[in-house]
Amino acid sequence: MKLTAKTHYACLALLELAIQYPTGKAIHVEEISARQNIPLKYLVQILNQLKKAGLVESSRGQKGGYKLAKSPHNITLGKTLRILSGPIIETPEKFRKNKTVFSSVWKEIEEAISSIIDNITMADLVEKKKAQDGYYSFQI
Amino acid sequence: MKLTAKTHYACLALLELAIQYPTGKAIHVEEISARQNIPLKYLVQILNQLKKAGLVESSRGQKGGYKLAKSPHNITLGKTLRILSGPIIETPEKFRKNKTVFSSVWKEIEEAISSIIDNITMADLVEKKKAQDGYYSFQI
DNA sequence: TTTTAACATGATTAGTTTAGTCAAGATAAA
DNA sequence: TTTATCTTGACTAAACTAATCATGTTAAAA
Repeated sequence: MKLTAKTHYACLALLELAIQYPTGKAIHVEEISARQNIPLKYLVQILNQLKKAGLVESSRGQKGGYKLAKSPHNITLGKTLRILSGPIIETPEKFRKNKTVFSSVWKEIEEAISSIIDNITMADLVEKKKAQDGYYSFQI
Repeated sequence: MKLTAKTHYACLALLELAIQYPTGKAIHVEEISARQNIPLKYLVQILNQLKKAGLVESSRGQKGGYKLAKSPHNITLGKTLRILSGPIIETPEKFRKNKTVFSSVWKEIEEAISSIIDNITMADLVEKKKAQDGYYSFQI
């Protein structure tokens, strides 16, 4: 699993869309780009990839933009990372066939990572972000 | 954590050296290269890296070669992987400073991986390999 | 119906990393 | 002194990353 700039951009963009989700409104690429400091044209590429994978949907023309294709509760971090980075653990072609003593270790690692990222939804991350940014749902 | 060809080569080479360890003898690069199908010159580079990190030691001239610098029981897979691939989880410079909601997730993943690879020694892997290859320490 | 504010898509590119190779040298045993 | 080994630094091709560029298509609004 590679945590590249692209991966981060995708997660941050989805987070913006997840925050917006309850309003039902679409957001412009430009707005996401500005808010999260993501190169505009690169973000377009990334959103397209997420769209093809069925995580976001878009509309064109004036009043166009992007929104999540489904509830943040139904979008896991695992799904997102796999779309952007492919398989969690990637071994070079050469080592994929012949099983070595390491194969089972890589598998164990893959399962450990999966059990973490498949149990975190965008909704969880929105909650976390709100807490970090200082929104409180109740006063002490 | 990247599982590159280099990573695999290093692990396979260490495994060869670990198997040899009880005899106290050094092995030639060429032998490791032939047995594990590792490009000779590339293997030299890798062994040098492992040597600098204190995992293997070498001697030159006739009867020269490589051997483990310490017992296979004291060489973990974690140590090896960190020498070859650096930190387990690597985020691009850009995202390292500002902590996002993802930071704690990456950290959790890193800890999960560490707890696996830091608890597997080369000795464990030698045992595993012997079992796979069909050596049995007792008959049924 | 024309304008315009959006998204769509394929090609291109600079920089970095990966996976090696090449060449000339240093050491130690026979 | 020969020879089998390791040592070291420079070099290179291919792939990947992180973008940019150019040219479209769409749909709402004027």
